[in-house]
Amino acid sequence: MSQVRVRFAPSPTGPLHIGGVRTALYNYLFAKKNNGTFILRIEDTDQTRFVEGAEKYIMESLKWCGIIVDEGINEGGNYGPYRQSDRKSLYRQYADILLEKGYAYYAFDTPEQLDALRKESEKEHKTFIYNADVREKLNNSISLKESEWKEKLNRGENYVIRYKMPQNEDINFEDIIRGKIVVNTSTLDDKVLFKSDGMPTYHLANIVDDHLMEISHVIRGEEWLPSLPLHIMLYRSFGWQAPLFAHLPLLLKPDGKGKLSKRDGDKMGFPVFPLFWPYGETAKGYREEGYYPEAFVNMLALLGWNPGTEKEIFSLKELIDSFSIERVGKSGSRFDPEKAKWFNHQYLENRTDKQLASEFKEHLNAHGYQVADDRLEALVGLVKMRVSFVKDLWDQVDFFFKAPETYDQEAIKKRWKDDSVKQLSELKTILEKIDDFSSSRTEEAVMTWIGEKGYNTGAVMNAFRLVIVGASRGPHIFDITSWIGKEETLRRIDAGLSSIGR
RNA sequence: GGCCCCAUGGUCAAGCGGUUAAGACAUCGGCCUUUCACGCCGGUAACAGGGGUUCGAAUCCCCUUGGGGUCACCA
Repeated sequence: MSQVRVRFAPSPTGPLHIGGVRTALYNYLFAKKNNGTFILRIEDTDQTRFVEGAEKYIMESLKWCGIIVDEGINEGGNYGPYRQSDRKSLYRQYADILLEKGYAYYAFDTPEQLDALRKESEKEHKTFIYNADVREKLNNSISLKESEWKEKLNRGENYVIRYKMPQNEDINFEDIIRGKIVVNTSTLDDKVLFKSDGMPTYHLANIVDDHLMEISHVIRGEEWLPSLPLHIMLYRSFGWQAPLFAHLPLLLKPDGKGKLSKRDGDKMGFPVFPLFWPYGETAKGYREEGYYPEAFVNMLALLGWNPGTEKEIFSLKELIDSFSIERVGKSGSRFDPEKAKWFNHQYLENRTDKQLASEFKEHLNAHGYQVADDRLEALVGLVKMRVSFVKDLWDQVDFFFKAPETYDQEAIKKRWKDDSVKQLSELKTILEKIDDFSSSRTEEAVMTWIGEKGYNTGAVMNAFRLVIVGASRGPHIFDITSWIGKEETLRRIDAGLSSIGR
């Protein structure tokens, strides 16, 4: 295979949706796997849809994911510029080539006229297509006399350049993921290639740019499949060798039908975007929700691609090593927010206590507490298997920092027995005698005492937990008492005794 | 509606002519235990339907059904 060059070509019309991120990811994985180049090209040929901040958002999103752009607006490269609006001057000449070769023509129909025709067809339950059947009846350089259309041109009348789709011709082409596809040109229309505002449409621009940038593989979403025949025809008309195509299956919404949209995220409470979108109608992002980029990328990679093994946890490096486009599935994948959480949990649990402690530190400070690093490390180690996100850690450790102010009524009802007061009072005297307050030593002493007295272990321990924690929750009780220390433990027993009493 | 794509449990999915049809998430039991979680063990649960091809089809072909995408001077 010659040099692999792939591009991710989003249009900056808003925040990048996770489906787009996945497309970028697959392009990136494919490029790196094949020692190729990953290019970021901004497709902003529609000036009316320009959205401030979108371009930057795209770049930040990729960066957050760990996807490194080889060639692009910021990175430079030998095939620039990498923003289509900066390439504006370059497209017209290619439209002219098609005009000269007779593969394209001028059309003067106004959008209003075309709209009217479409509506008319709709009434008759037919689809209006601008093709060989009707173009003779419309206003263009094919139907009009040469003097007429040249006159229009000279007068400066608005026009577009359309591709002259041949009649009744089978186009055979191949998609890496889907195999052979045949489409008859009669079902296709004369797409606009060049708009009256002097900008090319996507169709022209992407072919010209992919050719000029020597793109070897076009990996994009399935929604582009219907326009692939046109693109193939364009390559042929130019006499250029077309790149190889791979159309990725769509990401579907978790419930119901259709492709994933922003609405689903709002409705079901999960993000549809990698980062928080701060403009206009804001949107949640995975980063701000507390997802690790590694977990996010891992989850996304496995949505539509599978290595064929049982391995599920992949670093970006491992993804690159095992990725292959042939193993991308054909059918759409329904996105599952639960599994996304699970992935994050896996990554969180695999963090070292040291890493986790430093990540949690700011959250702890925000709650108004500070603690030595080694103590915090010990603490997160005790509870990390119980959460999926760093921000959820606080709810697991709050009672380590503050003694209970109230006691869970349910727990009292269930765990506070008639002899709890007596037993906890005794327990207190036992604990007072212990010098080494380590978890194991304390446990040993307490268990010995319970054994000697013949108490019910569960009864004692649950009541003990109730006064220490304030509820029936938390890790191993002696890990807690060891961490908060002897003094605090005794204080909490007293407080519980007098508060719950009886 | 035209055109195109797709079809294995609730979800992600393995399978690429011969399997007791994996595994993961979720769910439900059980074990562990001093609560909860983790962990471990186990259960429920799938080849959309119908025709072919074949000694033999989840796997190949056709039809039906279902789902999705796309039909702009948007990408």
